[in-house]
Order: sequence, then C-alpha cells, then structure tokens
Amino acid sequence: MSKITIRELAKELGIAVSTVSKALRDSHEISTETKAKVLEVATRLNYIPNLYASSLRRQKSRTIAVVIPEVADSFFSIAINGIEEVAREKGYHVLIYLSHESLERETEILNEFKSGRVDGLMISVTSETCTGNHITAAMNSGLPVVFFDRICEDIQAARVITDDFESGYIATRHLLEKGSLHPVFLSISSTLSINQRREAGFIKALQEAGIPEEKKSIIPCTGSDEQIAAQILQLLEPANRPDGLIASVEKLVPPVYMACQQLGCRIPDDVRVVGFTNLPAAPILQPALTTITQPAFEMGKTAAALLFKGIEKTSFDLSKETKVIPSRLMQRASSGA
Amino acid sequence: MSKITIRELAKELGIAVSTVSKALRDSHEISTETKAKVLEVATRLNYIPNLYASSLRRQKSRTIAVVIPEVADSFFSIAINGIEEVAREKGYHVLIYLSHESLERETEILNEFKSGRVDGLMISVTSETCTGNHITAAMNSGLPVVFFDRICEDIQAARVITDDFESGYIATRHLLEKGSLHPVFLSISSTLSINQRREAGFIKALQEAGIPEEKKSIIPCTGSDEQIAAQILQLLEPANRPDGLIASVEKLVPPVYMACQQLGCRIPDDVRVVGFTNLPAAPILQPALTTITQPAFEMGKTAAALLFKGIEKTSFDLSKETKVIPSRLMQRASSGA
DNA sequence: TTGAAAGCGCTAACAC
DNA sequence: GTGTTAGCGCTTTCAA
Repeated sequence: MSKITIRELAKELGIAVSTVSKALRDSHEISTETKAKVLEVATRLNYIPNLYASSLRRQKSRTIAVVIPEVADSFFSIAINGIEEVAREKGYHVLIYLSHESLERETEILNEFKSGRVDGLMISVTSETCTGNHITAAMNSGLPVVFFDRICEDIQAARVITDDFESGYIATRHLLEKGSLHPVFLSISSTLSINQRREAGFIKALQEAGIPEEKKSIIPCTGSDEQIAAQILQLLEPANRPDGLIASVEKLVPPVYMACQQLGCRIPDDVRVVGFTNLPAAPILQPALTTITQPAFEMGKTAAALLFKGIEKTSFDLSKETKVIPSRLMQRASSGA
Repeated sequence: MSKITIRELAKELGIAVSTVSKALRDSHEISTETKAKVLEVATRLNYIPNLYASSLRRQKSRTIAVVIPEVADSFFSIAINGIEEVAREKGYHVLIYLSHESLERETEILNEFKSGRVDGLMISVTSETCTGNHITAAMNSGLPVVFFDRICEDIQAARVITDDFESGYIATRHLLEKGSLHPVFLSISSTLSINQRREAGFIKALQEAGIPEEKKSIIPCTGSDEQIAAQILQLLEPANRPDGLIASVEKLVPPVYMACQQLGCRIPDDVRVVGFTNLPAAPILQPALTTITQPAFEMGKTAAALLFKGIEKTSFDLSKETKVIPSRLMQRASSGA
C-alpha cells in the first residue's frame, strides 16, 4: 500500500538509510548514480516522506499559518489565492485559522504556534486587537511574522499593506469633486489600522476643502449585521441624509444599497457612494459601484513571498520590511461619474 | 522563552516523563493529585505539546485537509466557516489546498496525503475530475474522506450534498410558472456532479411542461472569464435571446447582468433569471436576483462533523453516509416575481 | 499508581 | 561517498 519508509528504500537498494536520506535531499556528497537509483526506487514504490518525522527532527514543518478575521470576504478570499500560489511553489502547506474578530480567539490560536507548529505566520488582526502582546509573544519564541492588510501599529514587524490613507483621501476628494458637500465616512472600528488610516485620509480631504469638521461626519457602524443595517437605514432617512458616503469596508456595501432601495434614496443623485471592496458584483450593481479596489491577490503573494524569505534566510531581518501596494479607484456610476 | 518540553516538566516536578504524559492526557491510571500538580506546572510554564512528536508517535496529526477548486466563491468561503467551526471545537487544524479546477493539481495534492500528513480529507472535486483514481488511492491508504458539494459519483464514499436535481427542477418550474416559454440552462461542465444534476432537473421540468427538448436549451459556458462573458453576450443578442435563464453557478451571474446592461436587455421583462449562488449581493442587484441558495455553512459543518466521526470511531463506516441538505429558492425580482 | 525504556521515521554528526 | 548512530519530543508497553 503506502506507509513505505526510508528504511525500506534502503533495504531494497542495499544501502544505508542515511545515504538514501541524503540522496533524496539531493546532497552534494552523494554520487549522481546513487541518487538516480534512489530516485528510481523511491518513485517506483511511491515513497512519500513522513512530514512529522522530518519536522520533529529538523524543527521545521514546511507549514505556515494564516490567521484572518473571516473568509467570507472578497479581500481575504482573494488574498488566500495569492498566498496559496506562493506556498505551493515553495512546497509549503497552509493552515487556515479564523479569529472571527475575537481577540480571545486570536490569542488562543497564536498560543499554539509557540511549540513550533508552523514555520511562519501571516496575520490580519481582529478589530478588537489593540495591544499585540499575544503576537509579540509568538515572535519572541522565534516565529517569523508578516502582517498583511490589518496590522498592529505598535509592533515592529514585517507589513504588507495598501495605501489606506491615500485611498481614503482619494475617495473623499472624488466625492467632493463630484459635488458632495458633506460626505460621511462609515467606520467599523476605531482601533483597526485600516479604518484609522482611511478615516484620516477622509478627514484630511475635508479639511483641505475647508469643510467644518463636524462630529457627525464619521458614523460608527458596529454590532451585528442587523444592527449595522439599522444604523445605516437611520442615517439615510431623508431628514439627516448625507449627500456622499464612504463604505470603508466591504460588508457595509449591501446594507447601504439596501437602505437606499427601501428609502427611495437615489444613488448618486441623492447620495454619492464609494465603497472599499473587491466584490466582483460591484460593476453590476445599479448603479455600478465606484470602488477603492485593493490589490488583494498581490498583497497575499507579496506577504507570502516575504514570509518565506524570512523563514529561509536567517540573515534577513524581516521586521524591518514594509511593502505598500497601492489600491485603485475604480470610477463607476454610484459616485456620479 | 518557550520550547518547554515534557521532560522539563518532569524534572520540575521530580517525577517521570511518562507520568507527566499520562497526566496530561488525563489517563485513569494517574492519581487526581498528581494530575493537578502536573496541570498546574504545565500552565504555569505555558507548556505547549510538540505536535510533530506526538503525531509521529501516535500516527495521527489532529489535522484535516480541505481541497476545493477555489476560495473566492461564496459557497466555498462560507463552507470553510462551517468547517473551521467544527474543527476548532474538536481541536483539529485545517489545511487548505486549492485545486484551481485542475485535475493534475488535485492529484498532486492528494498524493501527499498518503504519508499520514492528515487524519482526514474533505474534498469538492474539480470540474475536470471524472475518474477518481487519485481519490480512491488516498482512501485505500486508510484516509477517511468526505465529499462535499461536488462529488465523484462513481466512488463509494461519504457525501454531503444539496438537492441539486430538485433545485434545478424547482428553478425551472419557477421560470415556467412566471411565464418563460423557452428557458435555457447555462452549464459550466458536463462532468461535474452538481452541474449534471441541476441540468437533469432542468430537463425534467421542461419535459413535464411538454417543451420540445431542443439542443440549444443547454448552453455550455467554458473557458476563461472573458470567453464566458463573450458566450453569454452572444446568447443574449436580441436575435436568439431566450426568455428565461438559469445561471447554474455563481460565477455566471456577473456576466449575465453585465451582458444585459450592455445589450439593453431587461430583466425580467426580456429574460427572467435565476442564479445558483450565495452571493450576499443578490438582494441588492437591480433587479434583485432570484436565487437557489445553498446551505453552505451547514454543509461545511455537517461534512466536518461526519469526517470527525469517521476519524474517531473506527467502527463507523463512513463510506455509507450520505447527507442531503436542501437548498432554498429565494424568490426576488429577477424572475418576475 | 508510577517509572524505565523502546521506539515513531527521519536527519545530521561523525566515522570509515 | 557511504555507513553508523544518536537523538528530535512524545506515547506506550511492561515492570516495579
């Protein structure tokens, strides 16, 4: 069947296990013909090395962990594609963990990595993650870490991010140019790095335009999906309806369109809309949604590539690396293009 | 820092490693007070067992593999949520592999599992997978396997599916009742189980309605995204435009709406549309999309629960299990409701 | 109830 | 270039 070990290969070939081991790892101290023979027998018997034995011995697992808040989000699922692509090329395996926006869960997950479970970690933190003690603890145990997208500002570690500040600024400028006088920013978490930066870009654009910074222009949208929908519905009531709106994350987009349909609020005539999202449905919405589209795939690939560099080259100081990959404004009808 | 082993716990406690090991596994042959002491020291020193040592010794890894064609699809990403939830409860880890609809890649991936890399496998096969030799090979090496959603009909193995035939039938009946005279079925692969069944339901409904089974009613949509878009665009040209349409998988939905917008084809007046999808954007499309919504989360959970049962109870014959979880028709405006 | 010791399959010194 | 051997950290007989 299977379960064929290196020992059996050695017996079959009449040579020592160490020779087989080295031959399989293509060591320079083995003759080409021995290697050829070993390889032949190995493929013939369909030898698959036992990863656990190897990992135990070498203290490395050829496995990385990806910890994200959720998968059912275009950004993360596309990013996983990028990660998987690089991992596959490198011969690494990918463990997926979902923190479900819970710091407690995130902490539990990271705690397990201290035993050498994985060779590296890619993480996009929860919206509850303010302090990064659980992350530095993992890093201190020698685990290479790369943050992607949602980072922890106070931790010195590798980061792959997009230009959230600029994107927030550009999105807002775009709304202003199209004629919005008082755009609002829908915020999901005041602690989340991406939210803060997008928000900062929003504020900068408002200031530059000389718009008085009233407190109402940043609208917190928190709680369950239903609660968020209710908050947005209230916001778009004719009485206090803004004339421009930025959905700072993907999950705010459906409730915005839904509320507009319910209230008979016309996009872009009554309210211009820009959304931060990679939704494939954006162009087919009515009106088509103007988006800030993040380079999800590239970010996944870049973060994975960086992590592998950190894993493989000990001389490489991962923690100093920061890569910024720009997002793009995709202008469509919802902003009044 | 960490890297604390069972040996050090033993030394700290002044007892034997075997005693510590048993205490940690809550063995009945250890006294309650010894257990308490061991546990106390273990938590104090933040002991994390080395999974690789344990896996090597016990020949099991507390890890399962999930092999799917892609993640950037609502069904799969929601299903992963369900899988992860159960895995977490059970203390299992989840490895993700993407086959990208390539049989070759799928085969490569499965081949690695023969060495005991994982304790179980959940798979949704590629659209190229007709023969399941690579899968039976893995099963023969003793690996418990559960198919979910996209199964391999000719393999006797556990299955968690939805009622694709009935859904295809219901979707078609729905279009006919709403007034479509010649609905068409957009098909992505004639070998894919879900496609075949949905298609069979479609054909049955047509036959029952006495509609002559012309060959043109099943439209193959294959190739790249661009090619699919072109095929759909051509289909919806006024000349040969059908009055009803079933998008049999999620990725066909955007090109259908896009083509209609380009051609000025009105949904549902010119063409009624039903889509098989879990897209959160379905209700906000214009018109809102009538969907066959699959129980993605439940299917993920059920499949995982079944797999763990197969892993943990050797007396349980996994291969006989089949669970069918029904999909639901969500009636919205696109079908002329 | 506890402990000593033999490996799980592989790799890496170190001999030859 | 090739072989011998000692573990990686843990579990599990088997003996005490």
